Amino acid sequence: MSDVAALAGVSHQTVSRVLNDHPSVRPGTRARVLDAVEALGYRRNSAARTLVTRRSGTIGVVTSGSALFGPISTLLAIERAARDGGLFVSVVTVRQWDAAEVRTALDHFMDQGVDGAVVIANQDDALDAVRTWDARIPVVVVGSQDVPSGRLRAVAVDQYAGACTAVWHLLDLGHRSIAHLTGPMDWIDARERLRGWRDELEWAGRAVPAPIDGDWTAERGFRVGLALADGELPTAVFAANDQLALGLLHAFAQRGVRVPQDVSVVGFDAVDGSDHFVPPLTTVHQDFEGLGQRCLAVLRTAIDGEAASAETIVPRLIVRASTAAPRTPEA
Amino acid sequence: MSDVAALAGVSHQTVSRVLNDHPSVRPGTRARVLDAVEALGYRRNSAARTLVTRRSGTIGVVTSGSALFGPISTLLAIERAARDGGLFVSVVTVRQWDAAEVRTALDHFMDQGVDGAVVIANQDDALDAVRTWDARIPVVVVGSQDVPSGRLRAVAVDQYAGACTAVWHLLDLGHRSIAHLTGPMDWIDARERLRGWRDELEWAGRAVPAPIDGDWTAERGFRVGLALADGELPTAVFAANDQLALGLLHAFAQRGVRVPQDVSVVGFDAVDGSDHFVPPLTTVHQDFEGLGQRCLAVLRTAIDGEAASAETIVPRLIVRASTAAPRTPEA
DNA sequence: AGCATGAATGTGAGCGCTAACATCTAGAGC
DNA sequence: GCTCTAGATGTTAGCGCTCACATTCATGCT
Repeated sequence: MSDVAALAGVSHQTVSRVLNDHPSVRPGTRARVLDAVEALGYRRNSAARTLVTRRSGTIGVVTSGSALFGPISTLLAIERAARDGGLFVSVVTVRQWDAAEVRTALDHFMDQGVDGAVVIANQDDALDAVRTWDARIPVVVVGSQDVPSGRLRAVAVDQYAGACTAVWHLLDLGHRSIAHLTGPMDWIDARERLRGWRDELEWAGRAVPAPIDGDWTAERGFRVGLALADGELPTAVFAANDQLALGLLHAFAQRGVRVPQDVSVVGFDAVDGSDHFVPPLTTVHQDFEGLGQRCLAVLRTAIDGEAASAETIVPRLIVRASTAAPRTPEA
Repeated sequence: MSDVAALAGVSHQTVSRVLNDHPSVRPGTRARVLDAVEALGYRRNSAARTLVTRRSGTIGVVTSGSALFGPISTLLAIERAARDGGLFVSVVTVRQWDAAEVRTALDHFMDQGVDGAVVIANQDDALDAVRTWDARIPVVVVGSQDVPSGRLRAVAVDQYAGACTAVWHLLDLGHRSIAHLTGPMDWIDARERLRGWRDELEWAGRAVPAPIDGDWTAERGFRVGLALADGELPTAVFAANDQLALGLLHAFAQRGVRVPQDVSVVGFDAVDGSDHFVPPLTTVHQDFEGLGQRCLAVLRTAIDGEAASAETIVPRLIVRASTAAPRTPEA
């Protein structure tokens, strides 16, 4: 930096001012400094900046190490939103959401001087871990609908609304017996989707069957599909994600159960390729791009100490060939 | 740090030594310092460390912003490998692989003082962009099989070998007319898979039909599948990835073409759920975990100035129900 | 002319840490 | 008892930057 200052014939402080867009620098001086920067190929050392400003222009993101659709899409969207806002992203993945691992990750981010952190925490354990960390930097939790407290903020897609839309679609087609294949119950998303399914059925005055426990895997969907086909088949199944739905479709195909003629299937996520499942899957699309942007907006306001808006993102139903009216509409 | 030193009754330098595992510190002193650290909840400021050591314990990863299976899996694997090795990861995604964007990303990493960088560059543009950046830090390119040059290293999965295995499997079953639905030709992976298919057919003394241009999408696979079903159907199709294969399966199902009885289909990637496509897809599995580890090992040796081993990872064929011997084995 | 005013620039200190060197201490060897 | 040595510790400087303050300079006012 002093080299630049010398070449431009100014003090190091003026160079600093130019680089930080300080107002009171004469245009001529600014130009001279910029030329010197260019000529010398000078690049500011961000470690030194961070040391003195206590700001790194970086945010930390903690997410699960699994390649699940939701977390991954969220991560990518956050990175994009951050970069659009001139921030950079550090990532730590955790194997399990135990408090120690999360705390280690967040502590690391603090050491690094990140301006804020995001935790993509769709699971209870993750949330607990974050809550028990006494946050000295702003932290946004993606996936929960908590109210802001301390330095914690929450941003989420409204899974409940998504599930309601999906179930309503089936009710609207005339279905009455709508089964639900859930995600793992320690996932908030899974519970919200379950709740949406249940409430929607209750509002419609329908009996609510016992939900079928699932994880997020196609394998589980397949097993359940076989069992359903061999036993009492509902007229529609709402699966908690597309993988489960894919497994159902496979099982039904194998047993000669036709979709949607014999049974309708709805998924959740609108993963790539779900439009070419056999048959193309009716599913619920979440706007991850919007989620990422919202996330960053909230983080920004938290960093600047302002109040945060706790808006949620509402997902959208995509109707495709896997759903239709039941063949013999029940009275 | 001076607080810790005061509490432990030593100098700040001794504290530094303890924290850096310097050998010549008496066990008693070390314990006292550690206690003080614990009592005060002291955490070392990494910006200050980076400033003086010129090492941040961080690596940068540049990847595409798309949620494609390969790049994502690679990213996650690298993060895991890095963390296991005590390194942290900064991520920048690029929208397009233009030289300017890549250079910006790498420059940023340099400013940040990363110890090295990884570019997940399966596309020509990406490679060009990296090559034209005069690397002053070690950079590992994932996806190319370049020889090391300067500070550049390369690590890759052997796409060619994977394709050969897949095609060999079909030849072995008795197939003769094996079509290939390619990926985008500006992807190295796509070209390598194409090359493997072609060479394998040639070695077997079979005629090599014109490859069918594709991208990575199920939609494209679907279109091609319809065209094939309506025209001249080969006895087997090798699709450059699972999404394309999924589209093919959909098209064939729609046209009443049975898989594998009428046509065999092979994919590439072994994405989650490919075991529950209808029918379950024969595909090629890449060991991303291993790729990530190799990647970090190479980066490490590059950082320490040692020579790098340019080993590649060999993918593995997974045979499932989508392939079988052709019904009327051609002479 | 003389002085307040504010914009443009320079000066010094210090962020928290580590590297290099200086110093001290205890035991070995004669 | 004395030096020698090596291990354990302390001292000083400086990484590259920004902040707070000091200084300079042109401008407009009485």
